[in-house]
Amino acid sequence: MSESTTLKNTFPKSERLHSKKLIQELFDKGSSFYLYPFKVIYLKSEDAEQIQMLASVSKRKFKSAVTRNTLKRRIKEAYRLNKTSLFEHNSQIGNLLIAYIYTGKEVSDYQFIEKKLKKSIDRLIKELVSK
RNA sequence: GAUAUAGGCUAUCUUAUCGCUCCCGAGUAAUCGGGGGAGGAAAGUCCGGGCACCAAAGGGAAGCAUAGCGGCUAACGGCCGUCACCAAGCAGUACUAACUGCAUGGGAGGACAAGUGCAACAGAAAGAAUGUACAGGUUAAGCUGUAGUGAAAUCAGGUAAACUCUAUGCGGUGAAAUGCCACGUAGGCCUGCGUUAAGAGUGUCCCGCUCAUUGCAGGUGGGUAGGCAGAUUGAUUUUGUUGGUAACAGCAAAACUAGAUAAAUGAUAAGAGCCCCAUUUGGGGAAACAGAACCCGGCUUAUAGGCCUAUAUCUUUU
Repeated sequence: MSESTTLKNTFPKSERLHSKKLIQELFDKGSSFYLYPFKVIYLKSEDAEQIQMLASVSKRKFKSAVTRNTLKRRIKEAYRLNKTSLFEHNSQIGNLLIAYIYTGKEVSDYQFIEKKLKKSIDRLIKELVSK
C-alpha cells in the first residue's frame, strides 16, 4: 500500500523543499501566477525525488518574526491537509517544486488561507494536466 | 476606597483530533510505543569573557573606553557597600541670615598650580584695562587704598558629560570561525635547492616584522551551499547550610532542563479562567511585548492582565 503514505496527512522533511540548489533552480526557471494572497511559483524538476513545497513570508512586509512564523505555519498546515489531490495526479504532473510566497499585506486567518490554497492547488493541476 | 505615575514579581490552564523535531526502546524495513521541545526579555547587538583561527600579534604615536574610596567577579564600562556633595522636607539652636541633627531621593566625583577656549544679567572693566568720587602719593604715572556691580575684580577666581593633561586597559577576525569524512576536474598551496630585490602585506600611521619573482623535483589539494564534529554537563540549575551589612563565596545533596539548520516547538475544535454589560439563564470582548541559531555574565529598550510596594490627587468613615 504505497497510497497509505499519501492518504495520511503527514508532512515529513522529504516533502519540504530545503535543498538550496533546487530552490535556486525553481526561482530561476519556474513559472508563476498570482492568487491573492499568494504568489505561486512552480517547476517540474528532473532532480527532485518527489513533490516538494516551501512557504515564504517577506521580511519587508512583516517585520515581526512571530507573525512571519504564524503565517508560514498556517500555509504549511493548509498544504498538509489539502495536498492529497496533488499526489493523486503525481504521474501526470511529475515531481513538482512549489513555492508559496505570501504577498498579502494583512495577517489572514487560517480559514481564508486554506480556502485560497485549495483554489491554487486546483489551478496547478488544471494548468499542468492540460499541457 | 478610586485614579495616575514609578519600581518589583508573574507571563493562563485542560481535553480531543491531525501534524513537526530530538532522544530512548522494539523491528531487516515500513513503522510502532514512551519521553523532552522558546524567552523574561530568545530583541537591540551596546559592553565583558570562554572557544577557535591568523604570513603579521613586538615597540611608539593616534584612536576608543574608564575615572572618590573599598569590595565582588573568569572578566567588565557590570554589581554591592560607603563617603564628600546636591535637592526639597521635618525638628532644634537661632530669629528673614546661618549652624546642627533626622529620614528620603539623587550622586560620570582625577587634574583649571601646563596651555587654549567659554561665561547670561549687573558693571567702566570678566583677564584686558584700570573709568568716576574721595583719600594718600610722585618730577610724572592706576603708583596705592576705599566706595560701587557681581557668585567672582590679582584671588594660584569659576568651568574638564569644553578641548586638553594624567593614570589604567584595548592585536585583529567571529561558528558562514575551525577540524574531520565522502566523491574527486582546473587556478592554487606546502617543502627542498637555485634565482630576482622593483614591490606587497601587517584594513589609521611610523619603526620593526612577514611575504615575494621564476625554474626544477616531490608532496598536498582546490570544487560540490553533501555529511559529522564544533553544539549543548556548564564560571549550570534547585534545595539546605556556613561566612559576609551586601554583591558574592565555600561546603553537602539532588537534577540534566530545546538543539533546529530554506531552520522543529504547530493547526483546528470545545471548555474553564480573565474583563465589560445585564446580574436569574445570557450576550459581547480581550489575550501584551515578542521567536532560540556556538555558549555564558551584564546593560539598554518593549511589555496586556493580575499581585505587591512607594508617592500624588480626590472621596468616605472615625
